[in-house]
Amino acid sequence: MNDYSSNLLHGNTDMLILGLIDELKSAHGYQLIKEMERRSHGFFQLKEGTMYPLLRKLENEGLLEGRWEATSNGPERRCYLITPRGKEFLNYRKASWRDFAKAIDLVFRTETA
Amino acid sequence: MNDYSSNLLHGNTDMLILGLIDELKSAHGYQLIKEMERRSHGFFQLKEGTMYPLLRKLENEGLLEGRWEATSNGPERRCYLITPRGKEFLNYRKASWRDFAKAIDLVFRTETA
DNA sequence: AGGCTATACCTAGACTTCCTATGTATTATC
DNA sequence: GATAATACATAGGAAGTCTAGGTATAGCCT
Repeated sequence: MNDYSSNLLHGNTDMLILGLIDELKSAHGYQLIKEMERRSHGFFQLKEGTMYPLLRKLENEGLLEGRWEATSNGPERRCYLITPRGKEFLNYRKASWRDFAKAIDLVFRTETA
Repeated sequence: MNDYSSNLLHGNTDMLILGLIDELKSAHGYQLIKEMERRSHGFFQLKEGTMYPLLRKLENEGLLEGRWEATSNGPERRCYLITPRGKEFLNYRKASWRDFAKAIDLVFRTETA
C-alpha cells in the first residue's frame, strides 16, 4: 500500500471484511487478508494487527459468527460466517460508501453541471 | 454528517480542500466549510477544528499560499491560493482516490467478472 | 536435526486524522 | 444590548490503522 491507502481505507475495512465473508460464505482472517490483496491487485494489504482485532470486534457485535476449525496441514483457524444483522449492516455500509463517493464527485463537479 | 462520514473522510480532506481552492482560485476557511457542505448537499460538514489547522499545515508544506485580507463587514480572513506544488499534490491525490475507488470495486466484483 | 517458509492467530503501544468544546473578535439585526 | 452570522484559534480526546513484536503448526530442504 502506498502512503495514503491506509488513510483512505479508514472506515471501509469492516465493509470490505463483511462483504468478502458474505461472498465467500465462510472465511478466516488470514484468508481475508490474502484474498483482499489478490482481488485488489495488491492495493489493499491489511495488516494482521488490523484484521484479527476487527474480526473479534465484529463477532462481539453480532455481525459475524466464528468457530475454530482444525486443518490437516497447519494450525487451527477461526472461520467466520456473516449473521443476518451483519448483512443488514453490510448493506448500510455499502450505501454509505456510495453516498460518500457521490459526495466527492459533487464537490468536484463544476457549478454549471 | 452521519456516524461514518468522518471516518470515510479520513485522508480525503486535503484533496477536497486543495481541489476547491484550485477551482475557486482563492478561498478562506469559513468559505470552504460552507462551500463543501453546499456542494455535497450537506454530506460534508467539516469542523472548524479540522479546517483551520489543516489549512495552516498545507500552507507550511508549501501547497497553499495564504494572506490576510480585510473585509468591509466582518473580521479579517485568511485567503489561500494553491501553489504549483499544491496542484501537483492535488493531481496525485485525485489519482490515489480513483485507484482506491477502483480497488473497492475490484474486491466486490465477483470472480467471473 | 536444523533452518526456512507458509500458514494462522495474538497483543501492546504508537501514530494520524478528525472531532469536541471552548474561546476571541467584528458586524449587522432585532 | 442581546443575538446571530462571519471568521479564526486551540487543547484534549476519540477512533482506526499500523508497527513490531510474539506463539504455534506443518512441510521442505540440506
